[in-house]
This record gives sequence, structure tokens and C-alpha cells, in this order.
Amino acid sequence: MALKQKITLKHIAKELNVSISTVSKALKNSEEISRDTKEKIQAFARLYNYKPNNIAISLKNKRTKNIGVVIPDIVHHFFTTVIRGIEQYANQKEYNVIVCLSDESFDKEVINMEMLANGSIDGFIMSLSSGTQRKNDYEHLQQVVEQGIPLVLFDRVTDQIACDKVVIDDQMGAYKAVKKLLSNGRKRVGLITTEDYLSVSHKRNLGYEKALAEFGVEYQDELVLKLPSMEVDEQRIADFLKNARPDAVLSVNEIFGITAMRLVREQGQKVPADISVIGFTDGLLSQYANPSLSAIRQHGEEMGREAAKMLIEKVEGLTDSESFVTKILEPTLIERDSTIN
Amino acid sequence: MALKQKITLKHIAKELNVSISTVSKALKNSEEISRDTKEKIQAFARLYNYKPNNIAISLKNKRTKNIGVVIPDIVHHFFTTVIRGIEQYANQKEYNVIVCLSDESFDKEVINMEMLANGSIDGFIMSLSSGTQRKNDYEHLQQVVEQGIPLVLFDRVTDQIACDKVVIDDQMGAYKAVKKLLSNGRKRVGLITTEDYLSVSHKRNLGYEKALAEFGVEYQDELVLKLPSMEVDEQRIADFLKNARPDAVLSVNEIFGITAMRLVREQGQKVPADISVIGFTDGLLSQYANPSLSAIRQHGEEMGREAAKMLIEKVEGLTDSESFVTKILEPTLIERDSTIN
DNA sequence: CCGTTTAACGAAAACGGTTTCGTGTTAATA
DNA sequence: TATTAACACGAAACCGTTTTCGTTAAACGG
Repeated sequence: MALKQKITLKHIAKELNVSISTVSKALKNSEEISRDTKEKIQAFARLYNYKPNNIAISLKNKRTKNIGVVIPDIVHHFFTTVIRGIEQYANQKEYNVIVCLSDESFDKEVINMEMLANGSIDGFIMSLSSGTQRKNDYEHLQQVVEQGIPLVLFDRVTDQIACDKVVIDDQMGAYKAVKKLLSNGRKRVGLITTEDYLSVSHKRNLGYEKALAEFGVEYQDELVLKLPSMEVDEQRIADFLKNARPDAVLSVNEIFGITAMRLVREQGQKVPADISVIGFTDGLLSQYANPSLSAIRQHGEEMGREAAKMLIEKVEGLTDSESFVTKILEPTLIERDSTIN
Repeated sequence: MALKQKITLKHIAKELNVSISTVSKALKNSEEISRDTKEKIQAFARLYNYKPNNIAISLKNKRTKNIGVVIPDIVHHFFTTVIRGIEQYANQKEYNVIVCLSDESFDKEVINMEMLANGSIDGFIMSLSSGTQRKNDYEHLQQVVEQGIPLVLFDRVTDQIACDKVVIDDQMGAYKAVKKLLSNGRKRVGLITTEDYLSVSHKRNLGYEKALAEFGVEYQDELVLKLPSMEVDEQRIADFLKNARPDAVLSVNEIFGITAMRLVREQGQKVPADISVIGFTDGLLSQYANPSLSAIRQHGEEMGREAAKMLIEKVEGLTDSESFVTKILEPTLIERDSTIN
């Protein structure tokens, strides 16, 4: 099979007996070059399907038109919707998206960022791994920022780094959910969450407390289950339901919520009659569960688009590189069967 | 804030009064350079945290250590597991993954590939968009292959292009499922699928027919619902269930299966008592559905790892660039509540 | 003491573009 | 007719590496 070698400016120049500079200019329609020459060169280039080499352009211009996205996991509906949002905006601005997975590990996050930071990308969009949040070490982010590489954090952020951020108001999300449950007449609203080192969990826990306070309901330790990680621990959830006897549950993610619904049934109770459930995230599971799960929608796609927009504006210098904003998206409560009274 | 400019060979050379070549060699521990000089240069480089510029290396070496992944959609459990598999293998081989979404559109697929093919990547891993399969036009793939860029197709493939491929045995998957249903004593096994232009649907339909034939059951048109796309058309599924009266259903994807289960219940019947259901893909939905959905597992991660392995071996010239293999993974039937007799 | 080897390093080309700054030719101007 | 401006193009630097091929000076052998 004959390989069609990619054609370069040099080839065109030699073939048409002009200089490389002339070819380059002609293909950019420069005024410097005569009509005749331009037409000749452009025709030739079209014929041989000339396309400039991205790498060469990147090296010269010191910009790659790539953006690096570092996320903890990709098999997670929320993150994939964010990626889709990023892709949408980036694509339309002719940027490519390099996705790296930290796998919730601090070390992998660091390695990935270092690889990408050496010229491969123009900027980062990322969400912190739980390992990083637990370790509370943001040196690698600081380094990137100091090198002048734009960085946008989303969802799992830290205020130890000065950069653009986009998050949903997690506290408000939890607040809305719990308020709803209490308004529906529920008395013992439980919370299934993770320990506070995850920034989002912490804020959601606060929202839970705030709603309780507002309704004059006392905070009870036994009604709050803090799991050590995102792993589903069925036993602990089952015990929690049995011992705390909540009549409503807010779960910090979809899977905890779905699992709780199933365990409730297995314990002989009904959702929503005996126990209402609301879950964070609103992915496919909530939508297709039976009964369908009311959820706090996090607007992942919008978050992704917004992050990409902020990043690209910084990259292209359209926005002051010294001032940072945090965009806060408002979560939406989607009511489904699990909270119908 | 003082920007820590990235340091280059040139900087080091000037600072230490040696030539750029010497620095380059010293950092690679070349025998050509004296112990003293090497130590001095290496120490300096370490001190200033020198990291070579990826772009420059790419230009020089004509390899980017990037692989391009083009898939129809990312908010789809199967594809995300494949990406994870690709990432796993690629990462360990120090490759980065550039993800592009074709959004099931032929045009976007072409544009994305053209962008990446101009030097940004060393090879492609992709799954065809439905638009492409419908149009049956693979010129863009052919071009890539002719340029000598390695290509690995997975899941949605075509035999019009000579390249490495990795798929599951879709026909066998459907066959296994239907055989299971028939063995369980089901008499009227229905099939909810899409039209044949999708390569995988076509093969699954064949497996369905094969199992029927083997059990001496006559193929009945009314028991097969072919939807025009992956869109969930509740009305048509409901009508199908009502009119065809199947006592078992195989669905070509998870969502169709989950939806069917719900509609069955809404029509006053029970799963699995009245109707058994098996769905392709085995994502979160199958696992967490109620009742849980028996499923044909497609081993996405393994598929991704395998694809990445094949690609990287081609890229690195470890494998003959003229001969291609198609790796066929065997699907697994996961039995859950929806088929318990 | 002279020719040759060897060690240690530098110059320069190359990768594929962009861009600045000439320069030679022609045509318009004084 | 001499001067100059406009036009059309080319040479060369540059982006940051890698790598080949000198080159120099010291060490060596005879």
C-alpha cells in the first residue's frame, strides 16, 4: 500500500519553485503575494490536500489549542456530563480536550498534570481527587498557576488556590432538598453522606443542618450517616435505616440513594409512603429507578461549558489573568416518585 | 505574582557556559560528556526543575505520545468504561488520550479526525457514529489509514476498512440470552432493537434468530421491534408489548430494557413472572434496577485495554503494519432478578 | 618528536511552520 | 533622467529539542 506522505510547505515550495515563505504567505492570503502566485499555490495545496502540521504551529506560536481535563473518574455520570459540556464549548472554539483520570489518587493527579504541563496544553480544567482533598496538598496546582498556565477548578475545589472556579451551590442544594422534605411533613430527615474532607460533602452537610435549624428541628447525630468513602457499604446503610428510623433521607449521591431505597423495601417499608428519598446528582439511575428518585440536579453540562468558557477566555487573554471569579450555579430540585406524598 | 518561566536547554547552556548540545547530552547521561560536566548540568537542571518541552520533542521525533479517541457519545456507560480501559493501558505506556465526540454525526466525526490527523496524535481508536454507519461512507478512515496512521476500531466497526478491530461477539451475546430465555421455558421471546444499519444491532438480531432456529421456534415479525434510532420511543415499546404479548424480551441496550420493564408493570404484568427481560450492555442501570436486570456484559474496560494495546504496538512498530487482526471478546450473561424463574 | 587515537565538547542541520526584514525589479514621480 | 515608491518575493531567525559530524587538545605509541 502506497503511503500518502503528508505534504509540507517545503514540498510545495520546491515543486513550484518559490520560497517557503512565499508559500506560507500565499496560503494565508497575504497581500504581499501577487494574485497569480497565490492562485497557483492555493490550487496546488488544495490538490494535494495540504494541511499545516499542528505540532509545528504549536511550537512556533506557543499555544497548542488543547485543554487538559483532569478528573477523578470517568465512569460517573456527573463527570461525563461535565466533559460533554467542556467538549461542546471547546470544540466550537477549535480546541481539543485531553482527558486524564486521577482515579481519586493524589499521585496520579500530580503525574498527569506534570505530563500535560510541559507544553501539551494551554490550560487545565479539573476536579480534585479525593486523595488530594484528603491530603490537603495543592502544591502541584500552585506550580501550574505560577507557571502562568490558566486553571479552572470545578465541583471539587479548594480555596487554597487562587484561580477561576465553577461549582454548584451544594449547600443550597441540600438545603432545598431538606426543606422540601420537612415541608412535606417529614419529621425525621436522615442524611447519608461521606466524611467532611470532600469539599462537596461538607457543604451539603451544612445545607442539611441549615434547613433543620430553619424548621426548628434539632440536629441529631444518629440521623446522619457519614461513610468514609464513596464505596457503597450496604451493611452500614441498612443498619442506619433500621436504627435511626428516618422517615426521609437525603443522600449525597445517587448510588447511596438508590441503595437506600432498595434496603428500605427489603426492610418491609415503602418509598415514598414510609420513607421519602432525595439524592444528589440526578443521573440516569434517578431517572430510571423504580420508584424514580427525586434528585438535586447539578447541571454538569452547563458547568462544563462554563468552565471551558472561563478557561479559554483566560488562555486567549480576553480576561485579566490576575483576577479570578467563582461562578456558582444554582442546583435544581427535580421531584419524582420518591417524594410524592 | 512572579511567573516562573519554564526553563529551556538554552537557558541552562547560557548559564553554565556550555553549548545546548552538551546540555542535551548531559541530561541524557551520554558517555560523551565528562562526569564533572554532567553532574554540574544535572544538578542545575534539577534545581530549576527542568522538564523538556513535549511539543519540541514531538516535532523532532515525529511522535506525540498522544492517542486520539473518537466516540459517538460519552454519556453512555459502555463508552466510558472503554475509555477507562484505554486510559489504563495508555497511561502506563505514558501516552495521553485525546477524546473527541462525534455526537453520532458523520460530519463531526470527519472534522475531529482531520483535526487530530495533522500531527496531534500517533494513532486513532474509534467507534463509528451512527451517522457514519447510516451513510456507509468511510473515506475519512481510509485517508487516515493511507497516511500510515494506525487505527483501531472497536464495537461499531466496518469491514470496509482494513485495520485492527476489537469487538465482542454480539451475535453470540444475543444467542446466549435468547437461549437462556428459551431454556427457561419461555415461548414468545421478543426482541427490541434498532434498524440494521448499526453493525452491532444487526449482529444481535442474527444471534436472536439463530437461537430461535436452534430451538425450532419460528421467527415471527411481530415479536421484533426495530426502532429507527437509540431514542426511547415509549409509545412504540408499549404498543409492542401490548400487541405482541411476549413472555420474554431481549433488548439491544439497557435503556430499552429498563423501559420495557417499567411498561410491563404499568400494563399490570410482572417481571420476571410474566415477562423475563435481558438487556445488552450491563451498566449501572441493570445493576441497580428494580428488579435488577439480567444483562449481556460487554467487557468495555477489557475492550479499551485491548484496543489501546493493539494501537500502541502498531504505533511503536512492534507489530507488522500491513497485517490486521480482529479480536473478538466473548460476552457474558449476567443473571439477575429479571430472569429468575 | 611526530602521527594517531581518544576524550570532551560545539556547530549546525533538522523537524514544519511564522514572521521580520531585506532586496531586486518595475513603475510612478519630480 | 534621476529619484523614489510600490510591489513581489526570498533569506533568515525563531520556537525547543535531538543528533550527526566535526574540531580541539591532550594522551599515547613508536
